Amino acid sequence: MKIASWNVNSIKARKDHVIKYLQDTDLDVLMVQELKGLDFPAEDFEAIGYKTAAVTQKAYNGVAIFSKTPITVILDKLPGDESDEQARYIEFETTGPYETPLRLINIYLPNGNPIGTEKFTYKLAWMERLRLRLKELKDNNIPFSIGGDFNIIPQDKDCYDPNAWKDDALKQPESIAAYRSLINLGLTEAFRIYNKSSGQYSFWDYQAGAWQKDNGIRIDHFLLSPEIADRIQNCVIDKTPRGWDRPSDHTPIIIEIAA
DNA sequence: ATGGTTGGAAGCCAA
Repeated sequence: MKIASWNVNSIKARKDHVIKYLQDTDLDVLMVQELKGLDFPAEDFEAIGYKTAAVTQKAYNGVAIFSKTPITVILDKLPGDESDEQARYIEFETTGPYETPLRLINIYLPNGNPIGTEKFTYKLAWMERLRLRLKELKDNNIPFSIGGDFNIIPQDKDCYDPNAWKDDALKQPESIAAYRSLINLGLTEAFRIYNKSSGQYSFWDYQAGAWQKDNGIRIDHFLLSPEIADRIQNCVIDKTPRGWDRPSDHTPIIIEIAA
């Protein structure tokens, strides 16, 4: 079962890319972030054989899921703050090719820049709410995989120049500590099972020729509960779509899970 | 090189 995560930076601007990628890659599930608008063209994806669900807001954020098999939405917002209106979380189940429904979570974790503002405070508070939700799943013995744009650079080797990111919310010690606290629930970062080296990225800025110079960062991740970690078969970052014409600034990360 | 580019919105903000 192939499951991918991809920050598409506007579903309106990237609809054709998403359709092409679903077909080229034969994905069972795709989770996307940054829809950037209220409109979601569900019928265009249904026409190529995918069920969809989307959580949208005007202009910003937004997450959506695509699956070959029916989707049951469990939660369309992160618990813990009723006043939070930002569309950044969808938790769902789908069976894929197997018999048992699989619990999946798709997140667009707050960017948090600039540091020293309420945006950074919101990021850390959102991460603590996320930790409590994942702990709840763990305490209820519900296996899960969570993927998305985490907006976290976990280690120095996950960026081309650590010094260039030292004042950025994506690499602050508090941000990385909050990410570690998620992993310390007993989760496994899928990509690092198979890839130990530096220089593998999932995002390249549009500016200053970052893609051409391979000045990237690795901020899109999958974390697996122990039951799913036992079933993982592979995890890769697929750089191909970043090289397409008018691309997203992110590229997909894919996991494969056995029956 | 404290810039640069993209997208959605509206005549700037977020990334």
